[in-house]
Amino acid sequence: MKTSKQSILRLFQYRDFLIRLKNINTVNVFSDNLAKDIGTTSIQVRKDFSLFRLSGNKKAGYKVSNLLKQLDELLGKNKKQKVVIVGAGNIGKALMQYDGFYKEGLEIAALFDYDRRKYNHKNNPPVLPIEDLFKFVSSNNVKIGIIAVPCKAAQQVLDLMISAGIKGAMNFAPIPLKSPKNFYINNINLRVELESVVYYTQM
Amino acid sequence: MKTSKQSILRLFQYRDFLIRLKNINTVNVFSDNLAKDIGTTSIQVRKDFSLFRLSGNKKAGYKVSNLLKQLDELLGKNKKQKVVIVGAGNIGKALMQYDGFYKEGLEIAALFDYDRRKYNHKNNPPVLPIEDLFKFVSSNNVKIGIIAVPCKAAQQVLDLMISAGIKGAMNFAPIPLKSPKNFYINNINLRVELESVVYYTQM
DNA sequence: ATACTTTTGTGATTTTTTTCACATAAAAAA
DNA sequence: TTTTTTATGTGAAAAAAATCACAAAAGTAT
Ligand SMILES: NC(=O)c1ccc[n+]([C@@H]2O[C@H](COP(=O)([O-])OP(=O)(O)OC[C@H]3O[C@@H](n4cnc5c(N)ncnc54)[C@H](O)[C@@H]3O)[C@@H](O)[C@H]2O)c1
Ligand SMILES: NC(=O)c1ccc[n+]([C@@H]2O[C@H](COP(=O)([O-])OP(=O)(O)OC[C@H]3O[C@@H](n4cnc5c(N)ncnc54)[C@H](O)[C@@H]3O)[C@@H](O)[C@H]2O)c1
Repeated sequence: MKTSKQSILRLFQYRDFLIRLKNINTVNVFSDNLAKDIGTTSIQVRKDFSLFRLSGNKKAGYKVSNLLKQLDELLGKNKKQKVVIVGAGNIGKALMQYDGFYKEGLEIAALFDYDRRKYNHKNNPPVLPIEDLFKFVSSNNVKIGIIAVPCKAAQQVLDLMISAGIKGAMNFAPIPLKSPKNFYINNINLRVELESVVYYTQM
Repeated sequence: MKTSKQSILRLFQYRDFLIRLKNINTVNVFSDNLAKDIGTTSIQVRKDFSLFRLSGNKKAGYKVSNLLKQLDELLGKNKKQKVVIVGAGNIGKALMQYDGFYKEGLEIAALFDYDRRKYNHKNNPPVLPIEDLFKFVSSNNVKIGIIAVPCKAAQQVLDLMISAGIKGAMNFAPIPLKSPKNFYINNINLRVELESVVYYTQM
């Protein structure tokens, strides 16, 4: 494929590093620096760039700000994105309080829960009743959702998101969810990630 | 490769489904059921099993309890694992309160922080001073760690873990960490995961 | 008992991803 | 200026992963 899934993930990582470089006023960077940072090879870096027609200068590497601009364009980082979280529990609240999203144009617009004890209309972002999700999502044109509810509620929450017009979701519930083909879902299974650490540690 | 990385991750997912099946007293399962559940094909399932010499019965599929037993063995799920978390902040506390780990033999033995306001010796698991990590890890024979501290502290925390005898870690800090080759590190970058949802949603 | 159907198991094939090999350009040195 | 050194860029090759194609077994129907 021209645009491989793996490459895209790496492009986001290169971008991260470039932002750090920019913050310390670094002007130039080599494929080798990028490779070291994300833990791959310079060949892989250049191949990724080649795939997306990102080019630098022979012998002189890449201009940080220029490359960053091109990556922003490519990865759609020029427009801000509103995100809603359903489930104001442990994970939902942790994500809500994380400032790293906002910095990257990801605005947690609101959380939703069905437990009235979690409601907090004055908080920023507010924690609202799940009944308000449909209206909120459609009137605020939200396209991205995060599912942070227990397994048994996950499918119904996803269905609600889809009906409200959300187009993609990150799901923390460790259960497979059904969604239409034009909906993108990214399942995060932290337990399996930890279990795999145990596995590879024992090898 | 005989034991592919992708296959291993899927084996953990198959195992999850099998546990759910066992809980509802299902005796038999077909490769197709397993495939549907984790979102792959039956061919992939059988190929994964073939790779690890897991076999079933023609026409009759697999015995849930038998397959589960073999997977437990293969994935090293027969012995419990102690895990320590460094950083008792948003992520650290969310993981601490998650009961899904303990159920799968992953015991959060303790959390560590450098902020004395976080300490809680009486909690289960306790939140202890970072200075106690070395002793705790070596005397409790802990092999797995979770890094849930800010970026700027992540490398020093990892170094401390390694010196204390930890062999593998799950890292939430979105920064590359240096570790020896015999140390396994699984980097979880939730922002990139969310950004990729945005990317694919816009395609 | 025989034919039919369904499902596993795996070698062969295809696709995807990574790595190699080297041409090419530009800066630095001679 | 000419040579040398050091990067990039990309087709070709290799490796890894997924899919195909079909044989073989075992259950069900006739
Ligand atoms: N906490 C962790 O570290 C962790 C780790 C791995 C996976 N997960 C998964 O992430 C998900 C959330 O975990 P958590 O620890 O935050 O759970 P939690 O119990 O702390 O929070 C869940 C929240 O969802 C709300 N909720 C339940 N049903 C709802 C519904 N139908 N509509 C709206 N809100 C509803 C609850 O009121 C609660 O506030 C779970 O599926 C869990 O398996 C969590
Ligand atoms: N919260 C999220 O949703 C989220 C999302 C993506 C990534 N992350 C990453 O996960 C990590 C933790 O995030 P968080 O939101 O839990 O942060 P946090 O600030 O809530 O918690 C960090 C904790 O680490 C402790 N700490 C700091 N330096 C330490 C040190 N040297 N030794 C021991 N303890 C130390 C602090 O006292 C604090 O309790 C960060 O690297 C963050 O970038 C978090």
